[in-house]
Amino acid sequence: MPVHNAEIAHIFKQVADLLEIEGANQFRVRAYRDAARTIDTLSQSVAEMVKKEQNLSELPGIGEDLAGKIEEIVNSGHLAQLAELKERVPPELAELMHISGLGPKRIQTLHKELGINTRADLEQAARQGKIRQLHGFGEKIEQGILEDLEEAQTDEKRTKLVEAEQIVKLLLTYLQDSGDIEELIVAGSYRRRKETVGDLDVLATSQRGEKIMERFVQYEDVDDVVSKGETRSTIVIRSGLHIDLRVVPQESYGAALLYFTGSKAHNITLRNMALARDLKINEYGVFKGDQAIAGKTEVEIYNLLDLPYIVPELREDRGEIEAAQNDQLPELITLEDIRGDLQSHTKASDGRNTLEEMAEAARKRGYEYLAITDHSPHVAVTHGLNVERLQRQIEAIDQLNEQLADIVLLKSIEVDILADGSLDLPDEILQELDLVVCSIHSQFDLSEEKQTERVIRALDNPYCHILAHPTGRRLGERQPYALDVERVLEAALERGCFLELNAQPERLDLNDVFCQMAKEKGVKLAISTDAHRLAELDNMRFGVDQARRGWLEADDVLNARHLSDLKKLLRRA
DNA sequence: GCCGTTTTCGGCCCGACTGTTTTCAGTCG
Repeated sequence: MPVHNAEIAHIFKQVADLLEIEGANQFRVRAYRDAARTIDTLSQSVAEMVKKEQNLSELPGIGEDLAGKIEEIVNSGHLAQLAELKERVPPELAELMHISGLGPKRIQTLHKELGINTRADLEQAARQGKIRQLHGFGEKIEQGILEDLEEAQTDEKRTKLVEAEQIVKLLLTYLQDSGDIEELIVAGSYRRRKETVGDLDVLATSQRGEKIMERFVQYEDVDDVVSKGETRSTIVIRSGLHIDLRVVPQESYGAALLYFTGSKAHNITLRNMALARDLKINEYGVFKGDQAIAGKTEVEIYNLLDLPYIVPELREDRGEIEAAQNDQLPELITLEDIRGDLQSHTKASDGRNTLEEMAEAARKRGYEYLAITDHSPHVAVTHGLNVERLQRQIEAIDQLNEQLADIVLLKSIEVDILADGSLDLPDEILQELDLVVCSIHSQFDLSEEKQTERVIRALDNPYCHILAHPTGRRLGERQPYALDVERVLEAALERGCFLELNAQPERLDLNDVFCQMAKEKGVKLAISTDAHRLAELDNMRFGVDQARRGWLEADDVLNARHLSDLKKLLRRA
């Protein structure tokens, strides 16, 4: 069983946490964190690299030592160093790092002075008023610890992009109404179009920062004001989302936008490039000595570093800076490139609308084609189509297509992959269709080996074209099932099949890293909305955002093709 | 622990805010 990148990264993260609490050199700690991040976001399997005896130390942030440790993990499944660390530092202490106000130094003090190892220990000490007596602590920190513990923030809660958009819309209107704002934009992971956001970073330019801040903290949705200053304030709104507002002067807009858009790793790389040129970048501009030489726009800052502009979606330090240096940035797909939608449902199964309504809605969006992919019978709650009903739908679509102008409905199905990997409908009916989309809706808990075999067996079916929502995840609700996506991609490539990037904002499945992996392996993806009602056809934009984060170009996307080209690709050899 | 357009040793992004102090350490992003 191969060791996954995520497992290796997790081990390094634990090492970093425990080393930090132990008081190790902070740069050594950072090295483990950087390595974890590199591995986490790598679009190829590290275990595979070890197997092929590739040189791991060529990966950024990984030197001889960490390369050796990676090999140890790949070969043995664990890291001796971590076990030793856990002997010295109670591993539960690492969990305390998530409590606001507590970092490695204070946790170390709590451990040494009060023998605190767990959240329970911490709560008891705080209730007894022991923490406020420690040097460097006080009443406020003790109070904050208790409040944090009560909120039971075990896992940081992230907000789906689609939900963040609604919050942003209201807040920006409110702030804009103050009338003293020039530029106003949400930066951070929101601007990078990440599938979920941890917080919101709002950036404004204004001559009257204090007044804006005053209005900000008085927003009606405020639950708590965490901090308030002249240039930066933080609030928590009732949903629990943290929102930062930063106000900078107009001449610093580009520098601040770059800085607050991140990612942190992207920025650090840029700053280091600047240092090598004797320049300093901060959120106020680019400086040569004390002299500001740029900062009004992001473009001029990139250009100063001899780079072309890099779009926010790519700013993850996953190779975009190197690509920019070599003039090899991808020409990312846009919503305008999309010519059709390859998964949608009608009243025939669990959708809300008729064939005619769906066709008209797709035509209005300028599409050439729309695949009607109602469910197969296995998912009983969806009222899935059996052979007979599917046959009738095929006839209905044929008739409708004769009347329709400017849009073609594709005769399709979203057929269930059964537990043994066979499909829920016989080949005789599948071969009548233009497109067969297959997917898993049951038995999520199989072992990785079995789940992977199951999926590959489904792809073996000569009528299968697209594997829909390949990992089954639902953001914030359901983890992806165990699946070796790399093997599935390789199997799809061999068989002339494709994978879906499901554009539903709570799925966005495949994720960005797997999209990039698919591209590198040469597997094309379908970006599909899986619409169950007319308005959901508009979710396409979330899929495109995610695709852009995965470096996809129009050529990598099935439904960026004209119908005639699409049909050629759907002919399996 | 990593890394090299001043370096194979000596650096490692940088500023704002808070709380605890009384000039600053720790945390955060």
